[in-house]
Amino acid sequence: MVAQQPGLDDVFHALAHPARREMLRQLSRGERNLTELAEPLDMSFPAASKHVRVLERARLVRRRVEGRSHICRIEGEPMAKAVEWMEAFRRIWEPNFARLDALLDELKQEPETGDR
Amino acid sequence: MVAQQPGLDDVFHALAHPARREMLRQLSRGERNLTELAEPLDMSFPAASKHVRVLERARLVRRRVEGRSHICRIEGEPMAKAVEWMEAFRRIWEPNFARLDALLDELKQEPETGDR
DNA sequence: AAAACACTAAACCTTTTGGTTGACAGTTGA
DNA sequence: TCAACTGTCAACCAAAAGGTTTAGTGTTTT
Repeated sequence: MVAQQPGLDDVFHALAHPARREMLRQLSRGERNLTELAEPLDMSFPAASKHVRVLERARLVRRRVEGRSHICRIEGEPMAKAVEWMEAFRRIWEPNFARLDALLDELKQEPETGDR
Repeated sequence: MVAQQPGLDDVFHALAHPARREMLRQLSRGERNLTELAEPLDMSFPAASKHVRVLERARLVRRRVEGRSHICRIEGEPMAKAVEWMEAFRRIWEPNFARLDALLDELKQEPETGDR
């Protein structure tokens, strides 16, 4: 028994590059087009475009085309699945787990933040 | 601003391969030596050994040598850190987040499972 | 002492990743 | 219309990932 969800491969791989995590951070503030995602990234535009496709392959990001602009938004489910997988190890890092749990409670209280 | 914790690169990369996730699953049940970790993995022993080193580089696994046997155990902190990073996106996948939260509550009740 | 065991190291290979540049295509604003 | 804008595609490259086999080191068992 070695094969698990093949989706996890793509999700974790997508999260493993700082440029892609930075893109997700931007997208957590609201929708962005490719130019906006690429701008802070110290690499060529085509390189950034490839990173977006990696995020799409992992289904962490969805894209819609609006005129000449390709607008991206986060899709939450795959990341939630990944977190669920990681939770299986709670017995090992129980102290940290408790800390995370407290963090979750704290965050739940916060008011909703609107789109930019 | 592109650079974040470099540790996350290694952790997510380590999690991106099914063989390494399978190893972690084994280790969540208790300590294992390399032979035990490699056994269910349909690859050569040296290949499996390399995967263990990837887990060590990410500090997800620690190793101690006991005679001719190298015994591995999970180290929880890096995975907790990774989960914390992912929680930053809760606003996006709030429905799934609620589901996760319920899961956490449920798991907290369960009795502790001992080592094998 | 010798064999079996647990593991590392090195050499090698193929595929994937992550980046570049240059050319092109569709859309929009002047 | 035409230039600027937004993005893709293809060709190319270097480095990393993931695997193999063969050989070697140290430990334990018989």
